[in-house]
Amino acid sequence: MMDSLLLWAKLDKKNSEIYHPPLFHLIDTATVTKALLTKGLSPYLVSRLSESLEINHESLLQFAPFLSGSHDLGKIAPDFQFQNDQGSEIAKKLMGESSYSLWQKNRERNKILHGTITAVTLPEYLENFGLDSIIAEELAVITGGHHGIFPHPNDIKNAKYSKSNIGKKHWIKLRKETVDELVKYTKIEKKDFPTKLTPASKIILAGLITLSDWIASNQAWFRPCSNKPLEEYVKTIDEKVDKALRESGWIGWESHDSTLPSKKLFNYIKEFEPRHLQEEIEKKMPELQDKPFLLIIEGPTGEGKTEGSIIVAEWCGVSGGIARGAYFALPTQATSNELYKRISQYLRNRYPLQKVPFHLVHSNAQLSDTFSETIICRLDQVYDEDKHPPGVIANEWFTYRKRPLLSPWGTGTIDQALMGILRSKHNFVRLFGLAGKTVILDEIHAYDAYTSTLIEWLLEWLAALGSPVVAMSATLSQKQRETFVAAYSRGFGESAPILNQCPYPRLTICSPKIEQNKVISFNISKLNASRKIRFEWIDEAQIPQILENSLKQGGTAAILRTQIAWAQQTYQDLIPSTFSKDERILLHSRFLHIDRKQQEKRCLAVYGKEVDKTKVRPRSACAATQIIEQSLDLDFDLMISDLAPIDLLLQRIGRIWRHDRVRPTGITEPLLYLIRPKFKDDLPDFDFIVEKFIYERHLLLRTWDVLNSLDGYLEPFKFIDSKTRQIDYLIEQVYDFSHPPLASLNSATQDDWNSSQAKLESQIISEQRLARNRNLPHVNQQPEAWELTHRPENADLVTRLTPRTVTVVLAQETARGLILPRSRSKRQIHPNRKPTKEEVKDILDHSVNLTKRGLVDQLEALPTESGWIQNTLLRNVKLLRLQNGYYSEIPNWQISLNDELGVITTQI
DNA sequence: AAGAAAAAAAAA
Ligand SMILES: [Fe+3]
Ligand SMILES: [Fe+3]
Repeated sequence: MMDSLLLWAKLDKKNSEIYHPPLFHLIDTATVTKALLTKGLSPYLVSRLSESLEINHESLLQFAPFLSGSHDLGKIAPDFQFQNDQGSEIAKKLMGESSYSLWQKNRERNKILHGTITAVTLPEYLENFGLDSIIAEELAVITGGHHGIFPHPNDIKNAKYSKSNIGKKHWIKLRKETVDELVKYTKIEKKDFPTKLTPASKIILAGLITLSDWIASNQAWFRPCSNKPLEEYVKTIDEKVDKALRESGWIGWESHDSTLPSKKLFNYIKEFEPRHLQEEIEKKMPELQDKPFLLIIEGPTGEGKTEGSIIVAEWCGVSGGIARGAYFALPTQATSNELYKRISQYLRNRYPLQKVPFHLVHSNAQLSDTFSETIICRLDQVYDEDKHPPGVIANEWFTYRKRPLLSPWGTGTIDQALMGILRSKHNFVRLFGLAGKTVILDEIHAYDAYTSTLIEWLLEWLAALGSPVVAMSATLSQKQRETFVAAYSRGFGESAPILNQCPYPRLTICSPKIEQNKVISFNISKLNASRKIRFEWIDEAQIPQILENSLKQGGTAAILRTQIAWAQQTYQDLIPSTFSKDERILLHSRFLHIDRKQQEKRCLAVYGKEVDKTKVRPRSACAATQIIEQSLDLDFDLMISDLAPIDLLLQRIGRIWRHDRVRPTGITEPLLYLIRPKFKDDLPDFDFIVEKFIYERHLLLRTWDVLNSLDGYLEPFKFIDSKTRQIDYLIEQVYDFSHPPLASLNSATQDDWNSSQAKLESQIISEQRLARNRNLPHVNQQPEAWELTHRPENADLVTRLTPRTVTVVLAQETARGLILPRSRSKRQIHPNRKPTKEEVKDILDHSVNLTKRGLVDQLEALPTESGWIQNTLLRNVKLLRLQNGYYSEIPNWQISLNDELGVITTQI
């Protein structure tokens, strides 16, 4: 038997005598890679990979498994073999006690990671095949990075000097023996190696290698196997690999050969009629479907954008097409959960006889009931797999943190994708997961400069990786549109196309097929197109009176306030004789999670589209923060709002007279009362807090300016000249800073305008710079692998810039113990015990995010409950024990729970 | 001194 089989790569968890030799693990991994290439991954992705490596398909089937197999070559080194007692005992039997003590004596104290040792030792063998040393070293770094971070040139240089850590003579012989066997097993030859590497191919190779390693490291599929000759071991390897890929969900689901007309595709939707948008997409797809492209859809809600994006995924995703599956990336967890249900419905209907791997991808996915029900194929009950009926499934294998993006179908937060563009650990696995998949990004207008920069880079890399992208938005400024198109073009190596002017709502197409690049308009529903809202400026003090007068005969109103405290005040100011408790609702984010869900439910019951449309609704007023302009489909007869940047106002007015229904007689047209800003001297004073923490002064000034130029009506879809709708005019006037103010300014107001603009511009630049320090380089900079994960020591790899917040759970101390106040079971909680999943849900239902700076600092310093430390969902949550409804453990602060107003934090 | 909404954080 070969000597190297007496070393270990994996130890058995139960039996210290049994271990898995390095060569076997390398062969497992190589075989998994080969199976993924032939059966698991999309053929288009595989063919793009061989094209970009400039080798043919057969060569790729030798080369990739070989490179993948060699990933743990660095385990054949004293630093790895002697790292713990159990391992040392095994290795000493072969290497001898003296080898161990020599290592102890001479080694550098800093342990060299085995991935780095791979990067140091592999190139020599690659060069023996005649490879250029630069390529050989880069390939070794790619495979040596399988633990998430590519070895840095400095690490490699240092490691080369630490000969005792890496091992000399005998160790070198063992490594050579192992590589030789791997060469024999994979049958690789000189001609199979690539002579060039593109940036995208580095990511795909690295992702593929790590994925193969993860699968091959699972001891349920690859039992540690010592004392077996190689010939014996490889006999059953193909079977094992096949079982692993089947049970992990990598093989099994097959896409259709062709797509269907949308009427058939969506026949599960009652009375589905294709919208014009969808027809336009269907018309375009035959010409677009064979090359990755970017499609930007700008249009109001309710025009079928989601189904439109499914049509794109369908066309790109037919078997043999450019994509396999799709990822729907949304701004929030709540919208992801909602969409998960909708896409499930589509997939079930489309693949009634198959199990379709489909995952919900965000940090709290496990808490969603709809999702949990679909999780099957737990590794401990694998034999039940065949009994599971067809439908949408989520294999447990995919549920671990970095894996779900690999699943063919997924919905989740955009952040999950953005972590791939940050130089974070295993970012290449995330990008590999998105490669060759249709990626749908929703509400791309809704992010600040920092996150938008990350999105821009994501588009660039998705183009390089060959993923078609649908980007959806209510409104984009011309500049944003051009930025995104330019980014995607860069990714496939072209300069940005010049886009024709075209009025909203529109489709923008960006494809390497130049003749396809254009912007086209589409038609929208009458209800949307004829939207005409009168607006009037009022003072804050008029609110109660206006509501009193307008809702005499019933009807509904929303009052949107910028701050929570203002919303609470407005709510309390509602005249009790007019608005009984049932007739007023308060909604903001500082409620316990469960209470907020309850409030949202109430809103849907009172203002939702299921409410009888033939009658005037009973009187009801809803005081809310901007939370309400998000996903809830609500309709109000009347709206009052604080001033907010124009895009948010446009979003809000979408909630006025949204549905087709009977209106109160006193309200004859859709109406928006805007609360006039206060003035100090000649200058608007939008409030200190608002300007410091919430909205940019310059955007408010521009919004105020442009609204004053209107004749009292917001008509987003009205043409103000032959090519421009009002909505484009409004957005450009506010977001294109080259437009001068419309009103004539005096020197004070002009100064204010200029200085607020300068401040905003410099903030945008600094956010962009921050993002650039943390994300991948440009594709055309041809980064080396280490540059993809190397970042400044203290770089905070976040997907959104946001002030720190802390999540707290409020529980009540009672004679019967600690009780969660809203829990139906009213059972005691024991924070020193590990909670069950149901308990975790119950606990998080009682959580709320607090933001006040002084409070956050002190709450964060509180210890975590002992039973929660190991729970990823509760680890960062603080438990506050209320005494008689109050928590006053933090000096000068009091936290309490008010049934009507929410969680109250007061500084004493 | 003042605070909207939104996300995330475990693999071999
Ligand atoms: Fe490893
Ligand atoms: Fe490994």
